[in-house]
Amino acid sequence: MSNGTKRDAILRAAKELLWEQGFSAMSPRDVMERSGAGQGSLYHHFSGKMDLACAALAEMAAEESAAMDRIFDPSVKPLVRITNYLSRERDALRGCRLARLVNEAAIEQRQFRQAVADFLTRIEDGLVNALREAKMEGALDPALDERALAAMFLAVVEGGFVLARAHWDPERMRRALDGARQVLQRLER
Amino acid sequence: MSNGTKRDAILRAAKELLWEQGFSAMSPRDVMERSGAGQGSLYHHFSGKMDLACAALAEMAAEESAAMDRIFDPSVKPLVRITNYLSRERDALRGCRLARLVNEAAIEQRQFRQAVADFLTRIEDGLVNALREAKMEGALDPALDERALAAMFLAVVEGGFVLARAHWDPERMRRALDGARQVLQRLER
DNA sequence: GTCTATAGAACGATAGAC
DNA sequence: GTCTATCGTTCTATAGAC
Repeated sequence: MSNGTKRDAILRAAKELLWEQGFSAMSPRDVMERSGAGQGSLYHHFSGKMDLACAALAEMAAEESAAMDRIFDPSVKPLVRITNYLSRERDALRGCRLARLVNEAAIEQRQFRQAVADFLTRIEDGLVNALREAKMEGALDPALDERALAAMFLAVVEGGFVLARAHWDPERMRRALDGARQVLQRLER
Repeated sequence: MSNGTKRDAILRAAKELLWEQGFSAMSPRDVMERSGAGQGSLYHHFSGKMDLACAALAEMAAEESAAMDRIFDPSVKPLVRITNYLSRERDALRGCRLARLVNEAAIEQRQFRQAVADFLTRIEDGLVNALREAKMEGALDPALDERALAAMFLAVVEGGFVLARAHWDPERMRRALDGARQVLQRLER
């Protein structure tokens, strides 16, 4: 588990390519060219394409999860956290760095989807906690199901990426998020 | 533009494979094997893989749009249409038949995304109309932005597919839809 | 319109020198 | 730990017979 420079370069390239092209479209050759590493380095550090992708995904999830933890900072008022999550700056056309991979055939393998699922769970937890706190503060009707609402807000964001890419227009995502923000405002009391 | 039986078989196979595997993972060989057609038939009827996929996508969009038109039947009460859309039976793990393709590199080409975008627009229109009618009937606050709300409901469904596949658990989609139904109930008056 | 044969490139992975 | 050379397979597409 040494930290050779080639290994890092390979991982960096793989992370970029997974976001840009997805898993099945990313070839080990692409990774080699972008990283400047040879065939030997790649297969020395990783057992194959799948192993490399899983390592890259784990790093991506760690990076994105850290960003989410900043958004769901408990010192921020709970419903403001949710607004901040919905309003986070995003490059809608690039798609969600992790969830963009859910339609790959590889997602059926647990090791491949692990990082994606963990990342989404982190967000969902942040949303659930915020909704619960809002209830306790009396800002939200206690009869609301915070688990369902959290899943809904997360789905709006992930679905927003889908709409933007389908129309190749970032405005489509913004519109869906507008809807979610309006809903949040109505639920608040 | 004759309707040879081979052409139909090729299209049928392509529609299945696009749903099961996506575009880049679907090879002309796969289509030939599943349809029982030879190389010659495929390239006689279609100029290549992209042309075949676009024809298949157009048929898929037409089929799914017809199903949407039944759900958004104007004789049904407007907000019930939306509930019916949210509650439609879906195989969450298979993903959205059309929108599952948005993360393919090919989506950047207009001809490829056309059918996907048209299908989503049809749904969004159905939602917008239902929300407008609900406003006119006094069932919904006129201050609400029906375009934003429609985009949100559509995004919840498409995002629900993403969550289900990421966790490989259909329950994840159901939960997001539960949230949307709760929200709809609260907005109603 | 449909078939088989084949092309040339890219695929993921391995071998073995250094 | 890194390199180059190479393997066998599959890819998308074309050629040409029938």
